[in-house]
Amino acid sequence: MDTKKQIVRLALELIREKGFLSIGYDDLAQQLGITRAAIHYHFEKKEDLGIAVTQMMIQDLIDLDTYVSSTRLTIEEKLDHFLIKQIEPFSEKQICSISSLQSDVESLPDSVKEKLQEVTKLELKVLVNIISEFKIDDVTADTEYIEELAATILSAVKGALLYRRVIGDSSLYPKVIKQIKRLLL
Amino acid sequence: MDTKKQIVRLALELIREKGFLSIGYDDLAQQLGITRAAIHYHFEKKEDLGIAVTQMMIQDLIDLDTYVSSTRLTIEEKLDHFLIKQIEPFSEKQICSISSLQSDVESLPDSVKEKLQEVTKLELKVLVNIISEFKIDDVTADTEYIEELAATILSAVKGALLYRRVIGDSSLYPKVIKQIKRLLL
DNA sequence: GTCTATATCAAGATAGAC
DNA sequence: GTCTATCTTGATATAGAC
Repeated sequence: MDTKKQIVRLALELIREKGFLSIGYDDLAQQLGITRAAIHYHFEKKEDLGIAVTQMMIQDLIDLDTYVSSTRLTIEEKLDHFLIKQIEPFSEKQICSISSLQSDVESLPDSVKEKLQEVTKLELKVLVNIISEFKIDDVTADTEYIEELAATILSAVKGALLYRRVIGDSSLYPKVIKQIKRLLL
Repeated sequence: MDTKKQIVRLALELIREKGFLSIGYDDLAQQLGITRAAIHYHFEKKEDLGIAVTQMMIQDLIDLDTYVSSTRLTIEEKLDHFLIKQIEPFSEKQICSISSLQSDVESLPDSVKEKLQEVTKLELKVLVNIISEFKIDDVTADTEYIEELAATILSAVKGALLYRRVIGDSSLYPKVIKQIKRLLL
């Protein structure tokens, strides 16, 4: 199997739990059953790993966008795919990988910071694409308004994952989703 | 002046920008014009500093709760005090200190983690107190619903600060506030 | 209560063998 | 492509003088 890709996938997983700054080459090495030096062979500097991770995030978002655009899902199903299906596989200890990186942004190498901005804008765009269908023949559905709505929904979702983890209440996330959906009526 | 308190205040400030794990005794020492060893005199371990910081957060929340409870503000003014007045003084590089700690929670010493849970629950309670007045004579205003609403609002607000910082758009926060207030109608 | 100096430790990074 | 061994750095932490 492709070790390089495995490393990036694992890093992404650990970022959800501990954050990019807190994961060490040792964590990756141990879980993959190789040594630190092997990780360094694939990613000389941690910055290189950061770039690879954010690049994978971008690809994942492109795939997601393609999926919700191409499939015959109802608008509600698309939204649920974005807000629920994606999040469900996370453990209670995990938050969104994007917000995890966002929290560390001030200590990230510039190259990674720039990629993170790209990721952030792309994710917003994907959600905008989904929401756009909601009010397609409603006068209030101007672009500006939709973008505002998307930003609010994303903010709430990401924040909810942070809260869920700290207070350990798994019922919190669905409750926030329920509330946030009221904004789409 | 009370050096010990100065250290905690500065730490709180730096946590908003860089996060607890990323601030070093050196950052604190330099900005206060003393040496690392002096910081260690007041807080032998970083864990001790973490406890002091979270304790200050608790006190700040108690003060906030007292303020909004005792003053003759309208309900809208109380909410704005919570959602806007408090946040306004932050620079664009800063997020909420509570969510900053929440992001690092899995790498925090247990003692700090516990205090952070306390802080988190207390903040929710303060907002619940404010919102409770909103629908005081509305049938839908049961406790459960209010708590759900408070969690959603807090999540959105905290998430919005993360987004604002990364994409550097200062207009994002007020937009999210505007949207979130629709939930209170 | 603050200083200088130093010990300790964890993590990123590199060199060279296999 | 992965290993062992080592170097380097940055940060926490401690000892002892002032």
